[in-house]
This record gives sequence, C-alpha cells and structure tokens, in this order.
Amino acid sequence: MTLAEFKSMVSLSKNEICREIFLENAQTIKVKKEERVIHNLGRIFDATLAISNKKGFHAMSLRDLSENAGLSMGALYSYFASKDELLSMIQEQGRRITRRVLEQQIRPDLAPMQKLKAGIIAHLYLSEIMQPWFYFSFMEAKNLEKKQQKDAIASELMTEQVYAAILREGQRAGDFAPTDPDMTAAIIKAMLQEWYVKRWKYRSRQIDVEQYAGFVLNWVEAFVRPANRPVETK
Amino acid sequence: MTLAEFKSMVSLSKNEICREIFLENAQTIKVKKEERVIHNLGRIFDATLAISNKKGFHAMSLRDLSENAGLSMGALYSYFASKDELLSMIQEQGRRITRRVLEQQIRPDLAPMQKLKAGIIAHLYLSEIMQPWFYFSFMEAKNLEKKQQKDAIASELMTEQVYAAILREGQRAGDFAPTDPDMTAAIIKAMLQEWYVKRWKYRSRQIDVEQYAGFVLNWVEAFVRPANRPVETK
DNA sequence: GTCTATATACGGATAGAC
DNA sequence: GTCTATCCGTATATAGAC
Repeated sequence: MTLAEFKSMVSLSKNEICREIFLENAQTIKVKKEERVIHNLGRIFDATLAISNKKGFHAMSLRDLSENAGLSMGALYSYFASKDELLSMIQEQGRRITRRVLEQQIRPDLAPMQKLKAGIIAHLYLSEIMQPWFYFSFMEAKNLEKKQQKDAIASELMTEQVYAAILREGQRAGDFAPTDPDMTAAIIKAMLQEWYVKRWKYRSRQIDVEQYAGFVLNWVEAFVRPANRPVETK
Repeated sequence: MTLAEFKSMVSLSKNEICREIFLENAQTIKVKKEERVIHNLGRIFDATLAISNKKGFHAMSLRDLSENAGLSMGALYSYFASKDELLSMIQEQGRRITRRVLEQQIRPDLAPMQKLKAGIIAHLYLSEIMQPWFYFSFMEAKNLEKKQQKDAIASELMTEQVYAAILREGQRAGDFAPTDPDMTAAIIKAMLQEWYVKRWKYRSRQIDVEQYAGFVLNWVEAFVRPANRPVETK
C-alpha cells in the first residue's frame, strides 16, 4: 500500500480531528459555535506542537502560544481550563486515532504475515501524517500527571502487544520462527519509533516513508520467517 | 564479555568522572579544593539526573536541586554560572566518555563481525552503567542552546557512522551481506536506544542487559551475515 | 565556601470591558 | 467570544554576612 492510498482510506483531515476533540470536550470548551471552535482548535494545536517540539511543552509559555495561535491569552482559556489540560487533550486524541487505525488496518481475516505487515505499514504511515503529534507524545509523556501517565504507558504496551499477539499467532500456525515474541515486538516498536523521532535524519538523507517501510518489512521478514539461520539463544 | 568484565575494563567511577569535569571546567568552577569539588559535583549531577528524568530539566527548579543535592542555592552557583551551563556540562561529559569507550573497545585488529559485536556490547553495557545520563541526554537534547544542539546532533550521527563504517568494511571483505549500511546502522542505533530509553519495561520483565545484548547480537547476525535469504530491495 | 535574604522577571491564570 | 490589564506565585540569579 502506498502512502497516498493509506491517506484516502483513513480520512484524517485536521477538521475532522478537531471536530472530534470538540465533541469529546464539550463541557470544558466554553465556546459553542462548532465552526469557530474547529478553526481555533486547529490553530492552537498546530502552534502547541510546533513550539513544544522545538523547545519542550514546559518551556512554551502561554504568551508564546497566544502569539503563534493568533489568539489572546484570555481567549485561549475558552478552549481549555489549564495548560495541563491542553496537554492531556492532545495526548488522548492521538492515542484514540492510533488505536482506531490499527484496528481498522489489521483485519482479522488476514494471514499472520499479512497482519504483521499491515500493522507495521499502518503505524509508519500514520506517524508520517501525524509526525508532530507522535514526536510530541513521545517526548512529553513523562510531563503528564500521574493518572495520564498511566494511560500513556498502558497505550505504549498495548501497541506493542498487538504485534506480539500476531507473532504468537504466526508461530502457532507454523508460519513464523520460534523467536521470543515480546522481544521481537519490542524491536519492531523501536523501529517504528525511530521513524518519527528521528524524522530530520531521514529528511536530510532523502529517504521517504515508503522506502523506510520497505526496509523495515524486509528486515522483519528475514528475522521472523523460519529459515536456515542460527536458532534463538533466548 | 559480561557486564562485570566490562566494568573492570573501563574504570568509570563517579569520582573519576567528576574529577575530569572539574579539570575541564576549572575556569567556571569557583571552588578550588579538588576533593570538595568532586564530592559536591557528584551530588549535584546525581540530583539533576534524578529530578530531570522524572519531570524534565526545565521543570526542575534550582530550589528542587538545592534540596536534593544538599547545597544552598548560593552554593550551587559556585559550581556553574547558569542552569544552562549545568545542562551543557552534563551533556558534554557523557559524550566524551561514550566516544572514548567506543574507541577503546572497537580494536582495529578485530575482524568486522567482531568489531560490530564489540561496538554493540560496549554501547549497551555503558548505557547500562550510565543509564540516567543516557536517558537525560536523549530527552533533553532539544533544550540545549543552538551551538550545543549542533554538537549533540553531530555526536548522534558520529556514533551511527561508527557502525556504518564497520558494515562497509565487512561488505568489502565479503563477510557481510550487501545491505544498505546507513540504514542498517540506523536500526542498530535504534535498538541500542531502546535499551536505555525503555529501561523500566525490561526491568519489569526481568530482562537484564546481557540477555538483551544476546538478543540484539542474534538479530544483527541473522540480518548481516550473507545467507539464503531474500535480497534487499534497495 | 556556604549560607540567608532579596532583586527582578516571568509564569499561569482571571476579571471585567467591549 | 475575545481582548486588555492585572493578580500573585515562583523562577533564576546575586549580594553580602559569616
């Protein structure tokens, strides 16, 4: 699947995402006119991600944000009750989208190897489309409040277990070599993370997401497929 | 090589490290009595890493640091001129150690596969011993000032190129399969990073660094060694 | 060398006009 | 709904006693 095909399948326009956030947080957002909320939320999130990914969420003052989003400080507080709440809103929204897209793309009727590949491609393409969010989410996880931090860790492990489960399924079916599924899943996750955390590196090397996906799939297949290769030492 | 063997080879006691920092920054550190400086620097760095790795360097106030290090705020400023300088000192020191250890461990007379393995093990063991520093360095890189940020990026790419160079050497010698060396090195680096960034995950799964190293080496060998496996698509 | 006390600025958050 | 003006806590950094 190409990136373009993926984009047309998932339909994740900024407006749709902001509309969803609006509906989710109807009680905290004081402004009621949908069109206006969507427009301003878009500006707020874009600015937050841009500034935070440069110097960190904590180092971003609300005056910074106000300037970049084109809203006064007073107006900002019509869209969230505190700076921490803004952080939570962004985190939660991204997690929801990730969960939904993975479920959508890893269809139960696929063979294990097809599932594995679909899951890897889906994650890479999604993180390409929403790169600033993925980077933000990764870097700011430890700045969340206790409860939110639990959610972030749970989400991290959940994603990893999606891949581990596919690996186990493939091993039972005899399609995959008997590697340690948790460890293999962890390494796959690390490769996915590499893409959105070190995005600058691949941009300067002129490697796009489709090339990167090709490389990862090749690597995974070489390791997962049973073949004449040294057996796992554990 | 075991972790214990590595430890005895590299001799990286806290005192030695602090002594080195003292000598490097003799002009900014106002206190002159070596023994005292070493003792207090140790406390300052430990506290900085502990607090920052929990909630971020920027979120750590100097009052926090003062309490945890057991020095008054006034005293802290005898050891660094500003909070930013403290950040730089920590970053620079760790980079120097990493560089030195890799050079020491990747001996020129080794065969390519032995070099590759030595480099991977050295990095994993070092990041195990200095885990708080590696985590800190990774997470706080973007909070550095412009000049220091350049250094951090250069260091990141340098380490990666060490592995890429070994891969190229092995390919020329016919020991390695003709994979893309830059891309393979990037993935190796990602696996090394996984270890110190997600340390909590492996602690809870009761996997130690020697087991992790075994897994990574196995995986790398399966991919790098020329064998009956699908040829790289690019 | 280290401490306490303080200067000074900047942060998040809110009140009230429009 | 949005703005300006302001409250008030907390941040870094320093002065000066001991």
